[in-house]
Amino acid sequence: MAEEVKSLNFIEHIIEEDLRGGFDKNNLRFRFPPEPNGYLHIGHASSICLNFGLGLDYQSPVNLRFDDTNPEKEEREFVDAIKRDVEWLGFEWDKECYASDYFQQLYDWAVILIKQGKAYVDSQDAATIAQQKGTPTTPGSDSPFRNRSVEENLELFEKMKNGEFQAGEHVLRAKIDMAHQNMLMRDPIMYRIMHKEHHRTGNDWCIYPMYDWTHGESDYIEQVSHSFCTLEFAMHRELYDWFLDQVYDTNKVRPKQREFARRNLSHTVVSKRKLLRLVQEGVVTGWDDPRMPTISGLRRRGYTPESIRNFADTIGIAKRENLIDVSLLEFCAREHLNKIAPRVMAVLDPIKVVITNYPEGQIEELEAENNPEEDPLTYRKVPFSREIYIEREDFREEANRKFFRLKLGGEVRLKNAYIIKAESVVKDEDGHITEVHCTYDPLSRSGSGTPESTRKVKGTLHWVSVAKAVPVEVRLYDRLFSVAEPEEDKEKDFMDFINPESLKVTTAYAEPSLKNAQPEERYQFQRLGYFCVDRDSTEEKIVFNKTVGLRDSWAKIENKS
RNA sequence: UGGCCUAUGGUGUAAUUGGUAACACAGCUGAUUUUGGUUCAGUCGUUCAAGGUUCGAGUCCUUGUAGGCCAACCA
Repeated sequence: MAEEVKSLNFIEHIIEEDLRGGFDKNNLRFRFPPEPNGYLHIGHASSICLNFGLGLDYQSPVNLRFDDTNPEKEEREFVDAIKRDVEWLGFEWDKECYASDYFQQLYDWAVILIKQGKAYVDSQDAATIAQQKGTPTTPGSDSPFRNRSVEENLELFEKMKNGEFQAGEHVLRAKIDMAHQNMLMRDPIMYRIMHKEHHRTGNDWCIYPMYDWTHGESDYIEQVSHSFCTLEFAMHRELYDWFLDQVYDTNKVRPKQREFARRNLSHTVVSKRKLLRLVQEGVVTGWDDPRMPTISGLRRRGYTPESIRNFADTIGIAKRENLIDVSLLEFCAREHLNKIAPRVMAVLDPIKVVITNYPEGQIEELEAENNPEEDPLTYRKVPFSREIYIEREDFREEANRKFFRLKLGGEVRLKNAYIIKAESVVKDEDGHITEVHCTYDPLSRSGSGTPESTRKVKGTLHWVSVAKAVPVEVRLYDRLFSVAEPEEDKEKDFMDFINPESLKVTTAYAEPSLKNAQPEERYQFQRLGYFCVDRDSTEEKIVFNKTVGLRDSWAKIENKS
């Protein structure tokens, strides 16, 4: 049988081409380079899966490198959260690296550049430097300090390092070309003075290197062969290569930067800055709020690492702009959860059913399948009694033929239990139904083997025993934004599109087997959806987060009419 | 009034590098089902435009068009 040709994305094509061109496979090395200034989100998951996936495919090491060159925004908390998230996704990094580990090497190289006349200290303020940059269509102009002597530059740069200046007094710039058509090449800043404590180097430094100067050199130091980043860095590639040229030793691996389009997800935002606003303005409870598209939020919501990795593989990687529908993410969640989540019964919006011909006070332990997808099936006991709760929307006094659920005079199967028939309703003075009175067929018990037990009735309902039910808190989540592209409208702020109903909290009644459910355990509430135990759960009260609903073809039928 | 990048079903991604445009999601129809779930079967619909090269173009060439990115002492 012919081997199936695996289709490759453009990144893999580049690597294959390099390999064909003679690049040694043993020299392949990748990296995932987050800045520790926020939590990882679903967009990063794509990058993580790309880089670590490449590592797995080519049996190559992948470094986790923190791009920590800006002590103003970066924090230890984020480093820990990022490591936790990458691990949770199931990836193993080769080395844990920090750009800050290279500060001394970077400094030494900068001194060499100064000596070669390729870098100089500029003593103008930020506004002036910005003005001299020119515009995309007009060239910039030289700084009056551009031609300082090597000696003066060396002396000033050392004083900058020694903390003899205030922030903003001087910067170190690469001397390239102020008329370059690529604005990034117009004497980019390499170092700025910042009297800020760094989460790793403390107060050792008061000059910090800029991204462009740091990133490529870090790749080079680590001997990363392929450095993948998002499209907005495409213009930076020229600078990346220029800086590399200054230090490159031809016996070593020369890192190659290539760019891919970041993934956008509908009905949310995927930008650390915007996610930070949601956190800071209290729209959500934190970076790991289950409505957040962060990895920790998705985790708390009940997503599995497998489903996220499968999602990343499914959407692939390319260079064009994109907007991926959340329904695909939800599909990936259901696909995996369907296989692994134990089925249980819980009623979210209860209405009481009294089975009038069932003995008062009697409790029967009925057998229930844990998961029909399991290979050797396993079972648990569920208590049945005269009074049960069913879902309010599962009963109607009258309904048409399409309504398979309980209606007056109609029959329905109680999952794992008996067939019941609705006989009458009890209403309060406002006309609201408070109880449904039914009769049951004692011979129809599920699994009892009687002809009645296998009788076909159109509808099957989930239920819980009133006496044995466990009240639990259920947090029902909906999309955080009510429009597909909250960032698209240029007139309005994305915050204007927040869905006010993204969270509804309710008390539900669950079968008693859930009494000892532990945080992060995932269940399928039958006929409702997938739910995950939240870490807010206590001894007295279990809290469930709704991960995602089941596919609901009944809702579609109803919406049509 | 510049440079760089990108255009393939509603969405996302492929196409053995010039040889039958495919896969997944979404939608729709039906079958099965003690979850209106799952599963299964079927169905809808696509190469930005116009030229050109070629026996043959999503792929190569030309000219357009549309969208994104680029002027932080952020990354």
